[in-house]
Amino acid sequence: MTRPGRPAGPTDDTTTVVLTAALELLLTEGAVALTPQRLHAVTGVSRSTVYRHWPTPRDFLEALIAVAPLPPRTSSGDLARDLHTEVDLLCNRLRDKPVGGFLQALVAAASADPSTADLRRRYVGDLLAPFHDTLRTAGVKASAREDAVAAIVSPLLVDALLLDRPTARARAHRTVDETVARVVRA
Amino acid sequence: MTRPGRPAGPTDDTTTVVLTAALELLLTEGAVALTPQRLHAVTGVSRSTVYRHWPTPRDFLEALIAVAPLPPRTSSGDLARDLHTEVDLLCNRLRDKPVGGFLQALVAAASADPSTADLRRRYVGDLLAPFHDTLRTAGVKASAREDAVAAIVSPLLVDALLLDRPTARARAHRTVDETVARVVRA
Amino acid sequence: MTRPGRPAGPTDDTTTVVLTAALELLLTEGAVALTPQRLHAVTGVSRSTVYRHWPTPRDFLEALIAVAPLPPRTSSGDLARDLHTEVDLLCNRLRDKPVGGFLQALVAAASADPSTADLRRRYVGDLLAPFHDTLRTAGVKASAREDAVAAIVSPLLVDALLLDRPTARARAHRTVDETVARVVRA
Amino acid sequence: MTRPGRPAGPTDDTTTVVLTAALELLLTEGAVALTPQRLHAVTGVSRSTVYRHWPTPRDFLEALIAVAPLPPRTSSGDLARDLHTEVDLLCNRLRDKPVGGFLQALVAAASADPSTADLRRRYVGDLLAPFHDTLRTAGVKASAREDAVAAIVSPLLVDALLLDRPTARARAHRTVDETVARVVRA
DNA sequence: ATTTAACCGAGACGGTACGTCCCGTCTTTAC
DNA sequence: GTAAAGACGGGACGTACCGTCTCGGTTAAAT
Repeated sequence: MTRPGRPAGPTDDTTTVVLTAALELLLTEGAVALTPQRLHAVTGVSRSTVYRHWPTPRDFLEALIAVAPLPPRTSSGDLARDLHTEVDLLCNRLRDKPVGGFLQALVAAASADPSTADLRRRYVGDLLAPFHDTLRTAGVKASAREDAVAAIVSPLLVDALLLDRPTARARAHRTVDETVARVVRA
Repeated sequence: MTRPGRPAGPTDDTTTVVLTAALELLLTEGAVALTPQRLHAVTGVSRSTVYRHWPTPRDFLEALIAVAPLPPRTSSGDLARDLHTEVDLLCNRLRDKPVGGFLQALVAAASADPSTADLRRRYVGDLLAPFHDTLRTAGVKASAREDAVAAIVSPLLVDALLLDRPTARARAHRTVDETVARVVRA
Repeated sequence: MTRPGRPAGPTDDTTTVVLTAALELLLTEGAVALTPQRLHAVTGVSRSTVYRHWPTPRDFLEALIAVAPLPPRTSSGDLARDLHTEVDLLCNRLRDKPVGGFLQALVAAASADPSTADLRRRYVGDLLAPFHDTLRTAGVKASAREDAVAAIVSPLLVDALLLDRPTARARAHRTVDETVARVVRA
Repeated sequence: MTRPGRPAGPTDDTTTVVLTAALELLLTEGAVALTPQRLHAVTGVSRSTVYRHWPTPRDFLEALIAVAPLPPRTSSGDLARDLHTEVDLLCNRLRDKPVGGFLQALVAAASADPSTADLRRRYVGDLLAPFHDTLRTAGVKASAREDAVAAIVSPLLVDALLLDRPTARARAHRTVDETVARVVRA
């Protein structure tokens, strides 16, 4: 038996309109712009409503991370092939901004509010996960796996996040080859 | 013949007091705390004075970068030894916060004000420079150098900046060995 | 069908508290004290709120003029008697500060912001109006009326505004008598 | 025997330049604009220098009043004629701004800083003086004199100061005639 | 059809920080 | 000793958001 009255929670309209605009804002103007004020100005949804459903900045970041589409793992049997595929996937996502912008925003947000640092760590973890999975499936053991993932992915992240230059896709592929060779030797 | 009147620029007292506090603030509370208001509260130097000499946030970042002591290059003849030395140096600086905090702050600042992105790039460039120099001295050519530096340094930066974990010093040393081996083969 | 949302305009509380204090300030400390800052200090109403509802100094003067109670016209049939009554009324109001202080404040305000000069003129006009009315009712024609009003009232205003001395009530009554006599002769 | 060294006091240049600009400022922008800052901006004379010689706002008003040229008394023997002359003189000075603007400024200044009220009173007293003198010379006794001066001059001041309208010169002359007639009757 | 609980918009309100402007005092330098 | 240039502390200004709240009107389920 349920209580009478209107069910709780925001209207679907409101949710989509606001979160869409939020993502847009986050990527174009950075984490600082992600305020109820700005969202009201952009969407027309009233300030009160925004506060009602996403009381803290953290709530926005969580909602956005939840929304962000992580494409399903694609696994063939070949280690080298799978790693190359993952590299291309990551490079594309870094190039097309969503991921790069998100990272910048998360670093900035955590810098302003340390309590969101876990979101940043989790997000980065999710980016690394496919590589870890692939290597684990291939039977590479933990410590070597850590090294390999770091060697492949870190340069890409540094390029996108700190140096504002196109991700060095070719270099990453080379690193994959070296990694696979070393793993096979072992 | 010079103009009459008091020479321009802040008193030495003011400069040191403010910049010291600024660095302290930056490292303990992050980039957002680096405001005239906070500096006034912490140092007792009046808000007007702060605004007079460092009108924009960028002015602070520039002053701090200028102040930050970059240790002199130490070069023996041995490539492997030199690289290991540089790795230890960088790891120490990342562990002791100054560099890690600075990086976070610069990313956050650029997120709020894109015109400071060049400061960030320059700062990261300065971090990479010793490695580049060492490899160049050893006769490694440009493209291979880029790869090597990225492989060695990027994981360290990612650990410090994105994952909040102690820099993987051991792994970096391993990478150095592999790099040197590969370079020698070539 | 009305717009949704809370009705605009200050709460009744706010209005009365602020305007009361504003009048008090104006009369005790002069026009310069009539600032949002001071009103906040005196009333406890926050600075933001004051600025929200009375953004410019002019807004305060207007609100105060609107509030100021202009006593209802009292008209018997006798010209001399009515003029004497009006003189006493004006002298009382000048002596009890409200009007005198207001005049000083309006002159000072117009000196800082010429766009408030119309408020000053209107206010002075309102002070003269009862005399004009009385004389018009008695059938005195325009030009003579101007002269009479000026002769009776001006010295009172000058005493209050420029010479800081108690209004010369007796002299004003004498002037009324002379004026009436001259009018009757005509 | 004089002390060695440069004589004290401002250079003549400085004095004239600053005071000229001060009068200009006072009349065009009102008493509020009469600050060392503005004078520096307008004259090029340095802020320090201005503070040295006129430490308080009051010093400026005093210096300006001292400078203001009060034309010498012109006295024939005829009461009526002399009064008419004085009326014309005053009306001209009110019309040509210096006096009117000065009065406005003095009222505003006294409103901000009551300690300058005596300057205002003195200045107004100086305006009335010629009329008092003329009447005293003609043997009119004190109380009647007060009435007469008030009746003649007050309307002019009110027009200029409160109503921003051209001084009613004709009416003033009429008042002079009536006054003279009444005095003669007595 | 009525409840009834929730949504949503508009805005008041106290509060904090911002960046600017000016004040008055002072210190340093040149003449 | 005058003058210029400018540092410095201090205070008010007007603006912009923030987060909380209080009003009104609307909507959608459960009775």
